[in-house]
Parts: sequence; C-alpha cells; structure tokens
Amino acid sequence: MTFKEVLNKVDFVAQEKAILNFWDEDKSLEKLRALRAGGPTWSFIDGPITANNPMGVHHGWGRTYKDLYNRYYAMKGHELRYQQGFDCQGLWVEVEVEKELEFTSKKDIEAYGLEKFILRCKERVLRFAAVQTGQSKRLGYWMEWNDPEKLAWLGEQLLQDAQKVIEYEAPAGGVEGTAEQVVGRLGMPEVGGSYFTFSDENNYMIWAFLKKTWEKGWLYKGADSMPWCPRCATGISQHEIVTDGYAELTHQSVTLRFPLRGREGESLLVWTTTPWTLTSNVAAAVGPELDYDKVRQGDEILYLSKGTLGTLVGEHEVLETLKGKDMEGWTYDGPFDDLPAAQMQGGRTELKELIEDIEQSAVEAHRVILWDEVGEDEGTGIVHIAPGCGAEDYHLGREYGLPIIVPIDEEGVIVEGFDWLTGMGVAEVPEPIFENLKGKGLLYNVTAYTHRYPTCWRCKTELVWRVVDEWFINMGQTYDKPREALTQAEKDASLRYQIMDVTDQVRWVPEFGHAREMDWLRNMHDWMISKKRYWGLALPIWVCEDCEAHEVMGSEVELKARAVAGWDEFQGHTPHRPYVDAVKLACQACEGKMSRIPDVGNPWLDAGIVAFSTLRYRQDPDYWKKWYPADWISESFPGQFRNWFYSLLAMSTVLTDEAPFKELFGYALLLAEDGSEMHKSAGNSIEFNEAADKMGVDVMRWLYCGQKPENNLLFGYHRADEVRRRLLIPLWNVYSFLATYARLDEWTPTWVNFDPAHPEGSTPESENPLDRWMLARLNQTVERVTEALDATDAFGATLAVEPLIDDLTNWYVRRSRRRFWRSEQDGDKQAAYATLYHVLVKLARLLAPFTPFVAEEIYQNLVGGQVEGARSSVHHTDWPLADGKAVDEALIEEMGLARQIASLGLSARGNAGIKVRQPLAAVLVHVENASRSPSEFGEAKLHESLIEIILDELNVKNLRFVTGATELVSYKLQPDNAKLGPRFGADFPKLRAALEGMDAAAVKAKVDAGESVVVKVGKEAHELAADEILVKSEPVEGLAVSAEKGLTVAVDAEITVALKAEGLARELVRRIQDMRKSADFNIEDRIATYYQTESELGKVFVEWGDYIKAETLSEVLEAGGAPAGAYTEELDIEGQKLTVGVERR
RNA sequence: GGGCCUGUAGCUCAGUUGGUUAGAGCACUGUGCUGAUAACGCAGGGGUCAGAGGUUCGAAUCCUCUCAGGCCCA
Repeated sequence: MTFKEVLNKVDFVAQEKAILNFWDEDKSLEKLRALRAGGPTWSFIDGPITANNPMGVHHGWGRTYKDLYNRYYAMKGHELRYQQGFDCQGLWVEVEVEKELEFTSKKDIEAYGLEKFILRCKERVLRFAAVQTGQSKRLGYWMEWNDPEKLAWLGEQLLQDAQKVIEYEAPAGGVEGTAEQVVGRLGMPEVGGSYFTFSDENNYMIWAFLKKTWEKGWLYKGADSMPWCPRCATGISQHEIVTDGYAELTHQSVTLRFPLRGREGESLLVWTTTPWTLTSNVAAAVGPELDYDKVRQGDEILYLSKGTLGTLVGEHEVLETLKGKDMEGWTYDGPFDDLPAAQMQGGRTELKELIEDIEQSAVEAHRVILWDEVGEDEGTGIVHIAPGCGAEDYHLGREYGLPIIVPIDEEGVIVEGFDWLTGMGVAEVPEPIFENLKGKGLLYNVTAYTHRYPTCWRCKTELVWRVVDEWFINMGQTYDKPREALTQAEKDASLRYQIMDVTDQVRWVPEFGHAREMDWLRNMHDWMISKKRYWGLALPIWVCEDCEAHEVMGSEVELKARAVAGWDEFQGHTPHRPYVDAVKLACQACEGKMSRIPDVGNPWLDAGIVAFSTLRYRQDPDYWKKWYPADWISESFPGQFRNWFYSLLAMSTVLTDEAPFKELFGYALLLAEDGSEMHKSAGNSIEFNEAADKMGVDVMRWLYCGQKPENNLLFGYHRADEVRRRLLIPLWNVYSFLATYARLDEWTPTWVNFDPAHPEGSTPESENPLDRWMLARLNQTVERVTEALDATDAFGATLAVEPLIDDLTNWYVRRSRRRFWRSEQDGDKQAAYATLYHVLVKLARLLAPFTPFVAEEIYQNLVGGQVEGARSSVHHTDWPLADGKAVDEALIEEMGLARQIASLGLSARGNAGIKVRQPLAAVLVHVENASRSPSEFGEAKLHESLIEIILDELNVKNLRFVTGATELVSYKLQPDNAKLGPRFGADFPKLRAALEGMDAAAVKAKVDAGESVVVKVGKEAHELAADEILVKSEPVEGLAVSAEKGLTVAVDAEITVALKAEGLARELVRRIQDMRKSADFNIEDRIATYYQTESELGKVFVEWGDYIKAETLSEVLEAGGAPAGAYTEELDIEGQKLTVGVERR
C-alpha cells in the first residue's frame, strides 16, 4: 500500500487534536501498559498539582519533562504507574471558595455552615481537577486520567446531595457509595485515576505519620509569635511566607517620644512603621555598642543614635555622646500607659500559662534593654519592643521576662482592655493613634515610609504578628559542629540530621540541588503543622478538656476503638470537619473527655505523604515495596526545597529512614519572553490553552526540552515560532518529500523480517556515501540522545537532535533530491528510498518522547497502516537502538570536510563576485593534514561521489587538491600545546618563537616523513617528535580564496566562452522553471517550450538543447512563436531579450 | 550578614578534562540560489567572555575578591 498523501502545508494544531482522538479510540495508553506489564519497574511519583485554577504554561514545562521520561522508560521496556495527583486541601482552596461565595471573614463561613463549606471546597477541587485533566491531556501527558466530565459531575453530586448513593464509572472500574464516600476514595486501587490528597487514605496515612512522630516525642504544642493573616485569621508558617510573601508597601511611620522617668524634659526618640503595636509597648532596645547622642532641640532633650541624627527635624545641638550600654535600665513612660492592658500583671494574652510567672505590668516594666541586632539603617537606633506584636520582640521579651500584650484577636481587631481602641481593626488605627499621641505631646513626626512588608501568600493581606499556640514537629537541635563529628545519640535526637543523611542518598540533578536542600535543612525551624482553619487534614490530636493531656490517633481503626462518643455521627464520612470533630475519647490520664483540636493541617503534609499513601503502604505492602522508593521525581526548584522536597524527605525519614526517591530533577522558573514574570495584569501572561492552540504542543514541548533546566525559561511566541521553523517544518517537509515521491514511484518498504518493536528494520545497505553518511549520523545521534536521556539531560538530547535535522534537510535531502527525481528505478534510487524511509521512521521514534504528536503522525503513515503486525502507536515501539556498525566516524568527518570545502568554495566565489549559476573550471583545495583525521586528505582523496557533490554545489568542473606551499597557502610552524606545554614550561614561549623562525617547508617535509626535528631554544637543542609539531597553513591573500581552520579553498575565476554559454543555459533553465511554476504546471508535467530571440541566446538553445529539455521536462524545444493558449513571458537575460512560451503536453 | 544559581555578540543562549583563530540561532546588512519557497545557502558587521587579582607555558574554563541580577535563609 502506498503512503497517504502528505501536503507540505500542515496545521499542526488540528493534527494534534486528531491524534488525541486517535489515542483515545485506540486506548493507546492501556495497550502500552499491557505491553510493558512485568517489565522492570520505573517508579515515578508525580507531585500533586494544585487543583485550584487552570494550568499555566509553567506547569506545561514540568509536565513535559515528566511525560518525556515516562515515555522514554516505557519505550525502554519498563513498567510504570501512570498516576498523577491533585493537591486538594488547604487555605488556598478556602480562599477561592470564600471569593466565590463573597465571604469576607471566618464568621461568614461559620454562618454558612461548615459542612456546606467543606463540600464547596471539595467541589471546587473537582471542578479544577477536571479542567487541568483536560489541559494535561492536551499537552500529551499520558497518565491514567479520570474522565474530566465525570469529575465535574462528581463535584455537582456533592453539592446536590453528598449523602445520596451514586455510582461512579472509574478508570479501574465502577464504585458505589454516597457522593462523599466516592470522592473520598478517588485514586484508590479499585477506583484508579489520579490521586487526590483529600482522599481518606491520604489523610489517614498522615495520621499514621503523626502518630509515629508523636511516639518519638517530636510533636509538641508551642507558643510563638507568628506571622498572621487577619483576613484568613490564621498563622502563616515560615514554610509559606518566604517566597510569595513580600510586597513593596508604603506605610505612615511615626517617630515619637518616650519620656524618661527621673529625667525631667528628656525623652527617648523611638520610631515604628506599625503604630498599632505602640499600644502594647513594653520596653525600648538599644544597641550596646552603638553611639547615642543626647541632643537639645528647643527646650527638650532627646536621645537617639549618632547615625540617625538625620531624622531630626530642624536645628539641634549635640550635648553628649554615650554608648547604648550606658543607657541600660533607664525607665520611661510608655505612650499608652493609660490603657487597662498596660496595667495588667504580666500583660494581656489568651495564653495565660505564658505570663503566669511574670509579676510586672507593662507600665512597671518599661525600661531600656540591650539588643545586639539594633541597627541604624532606619529609625532612631532605639527600637520599640512589644513582645506580643513581633517575633524578635517576643524572643527578647522571653529573655528579659517581660510582660506580653497581644492587642488583637485573630481577625486583627483590637481586643478588650484597650479602651477607645477596642473594636478597631489594625488597619484603621494609625490616624487615631497619631492624633492621640499628638494630644499627649508625644508625637515627634509622621513620614511616609516604603519597605518590603510581608503579605499573605494567598490573599495578599498585610500580615501582623500574634503570639499564639500552634502545633509543631520538632526538627531537632542544630549542633555547632560538622555533621561527621556527630555521635549516633546526637543524630538520634535530631530529626534534622536524619533527614540530611537521607538527603545524601538522593541524586540531585542539577547537583547544586543537594546543597540547596542542605542549606534549608540546616536553617529550618520547627515545622508548624497546624492552621486555625476549616478545610484540610483534620489533625488527629485529641486534648483532654480537664487535664490538657493530648494523644494522637494513628488510624481510623484506632479512632473507632478509642471513641466513647460521636462515632455514629462520624461513621460513613471522610475524615474532615465537622464530622470528625464529633468523635470524643476518654482521657487515659484522668478519664476526662478528649476533643479533637479544631486545627487543620499544613498542606505540605498532604503532599509529602504521597510516597506512602499512593503506593498503598497501609493496604498492600508488596505493592509499596515494588514501587518505593521512586526512581525519579521532578518539580521546579524555587520553593520546593522547603516544601514538597522537604516534606517528602522529612516524612520518609520518620517512617522508613530511607529516601523516598532516588533522583530528583529540578528546573528553574518560567518567565515571559521579555524576562519578566508573567502576570495577567502586565499583559505578558500566556494561558496554557491559548499557547496550545496557537503554538501547538509539540512546539511547546520542544521549547521546554531545549532549555538548560537550571536557567529560567523565557517563554513566548517568538521562540515558539523559531522552534517550529527550525525543527518541525523542516522535519515535516522531509516527510512530505518522501511521501510525495514514494507515492509517485509507488515505492514501499520491503518489510523483510519486520519487527514491530523496531519497525524501521536493520540499517539499510547502500553504496552511496550520502546514504551511509546519513545513516551514520542517525545512529550517532541515537547514541547521543540515549546517553543524554539516561543522564536526565533532555537539553543535551535536543542539542544532539537539532543538527541531525539540519543535516537531514539541508544536506541529505537537498543533495539526494535528484536521486528521487530520476525516472529509472535503479539501485541507487532504491537505496535512497530505503535510507530516507529508515531515517524518518527511526527519527520519528527517537522524537516520540519529545514531540509525541508529529512522531505519531509520521509513524501512522509510514508504518502503522502499512504492514501486518505493526503496533498501533509509535509509543508502543521500543526505544531505537544505535547501530554502532553504521556509525562510520571517518565518513562523517569526510562529509564534514566536503561540506566545508563547498562552503568555503561558495565563499570564494562570493569574494570573486561570480554567481553560482556560472560554471567555473576548477576549485583548488588545500587541506592541512595534521589537524585532520589520519585519512588521505592530505594527499587529496575524498570519495569520488563526495567530490562530485562539491563540484555540483560549487558548479565547477574540477577539484584539485594542492599539497605543497603554493600560490594558495604558506606554512607556519606551531608547537603542540598539550604535548610540549608541560615539557617546556616557562620556556614554552621561546620554543614557539624558535619554531616560527625555522624553515617551514623543510620542517614540514620531516614531519610528513614522521622524522623528529631538532629545535634550538636559546643555546639548548631539543629534539621534537613529528607529532609534537603542528604545521599550519595560512592562505595567501587573494580574491577567490577563502580559508578556515586549516582548510583553504580557491576557485579558478576565469570564465571561458564555453563556460559562459553553459552559464546562460542554466539561467534559461531557471527562467523556464519559474514559468512552469507561474503557469501552475505540476511537477511531473511534460511541456513544449518555444522561444524567439535575436540575441546570442539562440545559439545557447541549440548548443544546450538536450540539457534544457531534460531539466525542464520539455519534450519539444523549438525556435518560434508559441501557439495560442501557451503561457508566455518576455525575458531579459543580461541585457539580451527573448520571448519564451510553455505549454502543457 | 550567610548559602545557592547566573553574568559570553543588539537579543536568546551553547561552549566537554584548562590548549592553538570563542560558536549557534534570531535580528540587521549585502549577496546568491530557486520544485523544502510562509524556505534555504554564503558573506559581513558586531565580543575587554561582568570587573580586578592570582595559579599556569597557556584561563571564558581553576582559585580569591568585587560588582550586577535571581532564588533561599537570617
């Protein structure tokens, strides 16, 4: 069967969509899994993608890598799991649902009803999981996907009636249960499809982890000053604040007086950007070694640091300078000592146990304390300290035993005890506070101040600091000595170091990932795992209402066994609020009632546990052992060191003391084409769907792969166009070329010994060096791409493939074209077909993991429907094997030389100003033999057909190698650096000079003969071996000469009368070809050509008639006017006029 | 302040263990070719390889410092 017609115009996007349908109908992934079942495993765990919004093009980058390596290892015969996952729980979903419902605070959620709210959260996740599923499929990401429509339908079922029993048709079969239960089982073995971190199993597996952590004594409740989002009413952990968390903001900063007690008319000058914290001032800190000036301004005395005198407004006089440490212990009147909170013993906080031992009130405690960290970059060098309002303040306060005043509730509203301020939000207090301070005479001035200030990573609200109690996992001490010096006992006590050891087991690509992770592990704080919110992991911590003892439940089974109340209410529900909160336990210490803490978990627990939950750790240990640890995981580097990589490593360390993955491949950030971050508001953002439909995903995938992963990727349409132009279109044109001519010739492969795993068959035999060269390059590239992918180096693979495409299109096909055009079906033509076919099929298979769509299209036409036993998809074939015997390095080099000669020859023609159409008599070539391979170049023996190629490319009659120093080149002697450099050391420059001074021709003769040469360096004579001297050639200056790296090429620029006529003949051919095209003739049409001219061109038509007829497929070539209806043009060739007509026969 | 990454042509980027005249693509200019034609070939301009110092016969490459950008931690 001949191939189907392939137009060289192609709509790649439409074609991709058709192929997606084909894969669906063919059930290509299922077939692949069946084919590879039982093969060696290649375990890939896909990190959960946040199912919150449509996928972005940055996700496309990572997913391309994932799909690339999945396909690669599948082609290599491995069995894979093909399960990707969605990140489902956490504040980010709540925030979006709150927006959808137009809620502004947690109170709205409570009023709406927790149960309904949680269902909304689940529904939103399902809705966007559906969207992302569709998008991922569009990218060509082969995974066991749920039907997106059914996912969205499941979400709707939750909203309609979560307790209604439904049936869900799933990838691994059907399941039945209440809508809530079905959703809780998504991703389970009996359901199949993507995993969802909100699944029961994922949650209970985290319980098991937390239980073990608790048993080891690493889980604790602690109080700390936390960054806090007043809108979300929750603490923001260190793990999430850092990257997304800062914004450039302008605040009204205030400078004010703290009047010193016992020093009439004297004040400390203090500055802050957060006026609301002044309500809770307890102390003032100075740098012990900083210089402070006592300054007179008007009738008052102010203290501030020497380096910040510039903040003073107006004239001042420095009276005295003292050190900060001299001020220690001075007492002062606080700005809000009139408020009840300032007068309460120990301060004011809900966490009574924190302050029960503190005897003083804030008013009593006001004094100057020392703090090394005080600087002079901003403010006055005197720092207002409010232990209830800041992290450093809190730690200083604890150190000095100061009272703690926490002035705001969880929504940032000022609490009881602050008189007229009570009930105001932190954002609205600055002005009233300034007014109040002014009234008290304490205000110095107010200025606008712009700084980086932390904001909520989800809702962008400005953060505040609150002292709160949260649950933490103790990461262990940081010892002040190198890791190697730690004792086993020290390691056992510190999870931090255990994780480090596990981290060492991983291969990091790029390597610096290891150092980055280590840096994080060295510096990380304890892991805050609680969040005072609603949607998320129900932390399995039950606290006794009487004695405050706490206990951690490790599974649903344990919970049931311990439950004394509320189990019925919970039974049949997923382990989420509010149902799980109903379950009460009996305290084992005092028999009191234990309730679950209301907090939910940090979402990185959800993501970090997937190495266990999705690998069936609890239900199917054999399965888990088969797939754990993963061979490979991959995510974008920035951010994940402290998030997913960290949580995976931490959780695996606790559970198995083993790395959860063997290799981690990371990549950088995706930016817009102008190098800036993509933002919808900046207008430089490209949505995934838009990109896929405009660029085509093969283009996107190649763009992604052809990027050094540690560099940020600039993504945009210009680069996409470039990929299409450089890779896809040339490839397509070659494919179209083969299909077109094979159809004309009715050529098909022989299919001898057809092997469906390697459908291109064994390397074809050919006498033609072009074929052998192309096959050598093909197999060389297969070898390189295989090595690169084995080393997780997609970029290196693209660097190998791109030149191959160039060689194929710009050299092999260009040079072979006439072999396909020939009308006789000779052996050479057969060899050309066999070669091009073989190359295209093998290349398509090589490209299959990178550009799966175009590879499939080519395979389907060239193999798929062509032969009995062919596999239904290119992705079912085996990874191509490099045929080492075909890789003829010498030939590759020879061809390289031929191309270079052609290139330099063209350059020489250009220098001489002679167009290529004009034939010339000869090209002269000088090859510097020493730097070339040990073949016969020096003595000028290129394979004859390569010489013919050169002659044809250059349109010259003869090629002559020139061996000696002639009119073309002169010689120059150089030492071989690598050999003689070490030997001569500092004398090396002298040796170089000595060589240059010698008789080059004489030395060359010796070197050519393999004899040693004696060189005098100074007074000493040295004997140099022949291979230690390089004989360089230098081209002599001349119009028709061009040279590069040891190769010199010249053309004989003399144009004889005969050559001139031939040149004109070629010109005529070209013009007639143009006319064929203008007249819309087909390539194979035979024509009659008529010409009228009074110029010398008439003679050319006669003399070169046969040539012109052959080239233009003219069966008739006659002088005289063309018949009516012929296509006719008047031409002017170098001033000679003629009329030509062509007519189809 | 500490850790990591990056800095090479106008732009985007390659550059193997240190080695002989630092490359590609795009853009620009010139030119050629004309059945890959929404292409292609050849040539040209354009480089203090961020800067300084060091090691070495020899440094874009190794070391130190500085500067700039990015990420992370304090």
